[in-house]
Amino acid sequence: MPEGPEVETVRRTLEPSLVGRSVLSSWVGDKKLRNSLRTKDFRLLEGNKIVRLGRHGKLLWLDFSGELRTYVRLGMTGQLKLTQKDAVVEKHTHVRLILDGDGQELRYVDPRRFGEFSVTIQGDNANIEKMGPDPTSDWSREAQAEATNNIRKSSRSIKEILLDQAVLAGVGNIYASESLFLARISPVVSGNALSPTQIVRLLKKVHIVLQAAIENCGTSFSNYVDGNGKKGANIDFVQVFMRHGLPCPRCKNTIDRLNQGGRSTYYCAKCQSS
DNA sequence: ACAGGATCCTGGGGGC
DNA sequence: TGCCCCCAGGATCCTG
Repeated sequence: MPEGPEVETVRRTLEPSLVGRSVLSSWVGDKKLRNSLRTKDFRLLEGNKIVRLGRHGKLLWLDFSGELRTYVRLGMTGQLKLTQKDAVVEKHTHVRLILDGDGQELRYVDPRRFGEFSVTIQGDNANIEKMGPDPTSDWSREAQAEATNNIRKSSRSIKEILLDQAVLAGVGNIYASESLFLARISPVVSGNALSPTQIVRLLKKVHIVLQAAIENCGTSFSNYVDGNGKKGANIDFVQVFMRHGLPCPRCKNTIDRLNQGGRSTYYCAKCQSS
């Protein structure tokens, strides 16, 4: 399940191979992702050169010459990868961008189809603007103050707030549980019940957890891989996620699992009691 | 205005 | 061992 650090790892692994390459031709499947894939939109990319790859939170984009941009959201099971043109096209491949140069192409593969791949122009950035700050790209004093205010005014549980991309961009289910564990804060406490000290501590941990995950090239659960098809190493550093029934690495109490807003939360009830 | 629930989808895991 | 059912999970839309 790709979160901000996984998407950043994909961006970093693809960027050196993609920048400067032109799209020779495109192919799209007939299945819908979150958005419809319209052949004529992808035709616009043909003849244009990739100039940079950007990211905010879990949203990735490729900028092309001609002021064009594609937005890519990996959803649950999306993979964006560079392959040889003649490599077997695996099941659930939805987009192929055939590139100039040495016979490679960029493919988007997504079994569950929760992802998105859309073609637009570079001025169309409303979906970036409606996201909150990303701790791994803009973590200025102002960005932290904005996140703090949004947490303090919410009556939702802090776990659900952390998953809200309008509050903090890039935090998903793994890193929300991990950050709360490190900050020793209960996942069920309301945002507006947290003390200023607790919020400062939590945001510090969110930042640390996301940065460390990027350095470890992401956490591979289920089918996440980077742009070269490699799994991330951060799984070895995860303390509570998916570890229910196992001893807490800090106090040896058993790690619990609970459901919040339809999603699993993993935590130590003893270490995270307030 | 905000919260909670339904929705999309398939592979994999649990249960019998 | 096999088969069927159920369910996870990000973002968005709908209802209360």
